[in-house]
Amino acid sequence: MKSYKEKKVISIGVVSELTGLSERQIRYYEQRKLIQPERSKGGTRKYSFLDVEGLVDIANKMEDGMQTFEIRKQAKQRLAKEDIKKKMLRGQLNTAFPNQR
Amino acid sequence: MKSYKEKKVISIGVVSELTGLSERQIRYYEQRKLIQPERSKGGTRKYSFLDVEGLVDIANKMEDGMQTFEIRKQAKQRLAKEDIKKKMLRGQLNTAFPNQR
DNA sequence: CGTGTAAGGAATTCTGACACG
DNA sequence: CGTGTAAGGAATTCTGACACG
Repeated sequence: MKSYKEKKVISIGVVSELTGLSERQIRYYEQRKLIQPERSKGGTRKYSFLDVEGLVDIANKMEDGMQTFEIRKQAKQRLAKEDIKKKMLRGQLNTAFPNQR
Repeated sequence: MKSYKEKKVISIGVVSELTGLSERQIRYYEQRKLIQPERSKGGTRKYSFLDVEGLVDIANKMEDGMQTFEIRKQAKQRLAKEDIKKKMLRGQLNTAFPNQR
């Protein structure tokens, strides 16, 4: 049921204040697939606190001279690894407790 | 350092969606001192998730036929009691562990 | 590549008031 | 008392583009 941290309720102006990034930068990072806010009926972007945290991370990496495509690649790898871990864990559980479910 | 739950970052339109209340109602409850959002430089209201929860509570009480001034009174009493509890606890601690600090 | 900016328009919010009850 | 609504204006956000580098 999605905690508050993941609820997309913050408008770009507030996100800009919270992160210190310009709205231009925030929209650009979205275009580069680094974040994906939701949209209101009218089309205004809505972010979560998790998105805000992600943007701060992104900002730090950009400062370190990393490019957007590298940041995106890194994020994907991280997700892939987590996915593998979950699957391995599931496999081990199935081996230890077969016939479950 | 204020958790996300207490950060005032949500605009009234989103609060309206989250609570099911009309913007009119939300502004009215503010006028009656039941909630106190912050304001952006431009003057737009900003609410926290805690405010949203409070509004849901208020909505329930209104449904039960309670009036705004009663809800406000009730809220004040609750705060006063909590304050007393804290002070009593502090007093007991000071008695048990004098000369501390 | 990443970001600033001016441009025009659309969505969002604000206040004070009238209405009903 | 609590809430809906139309009114006019201001703040906020959106997109596509030009600029620089």
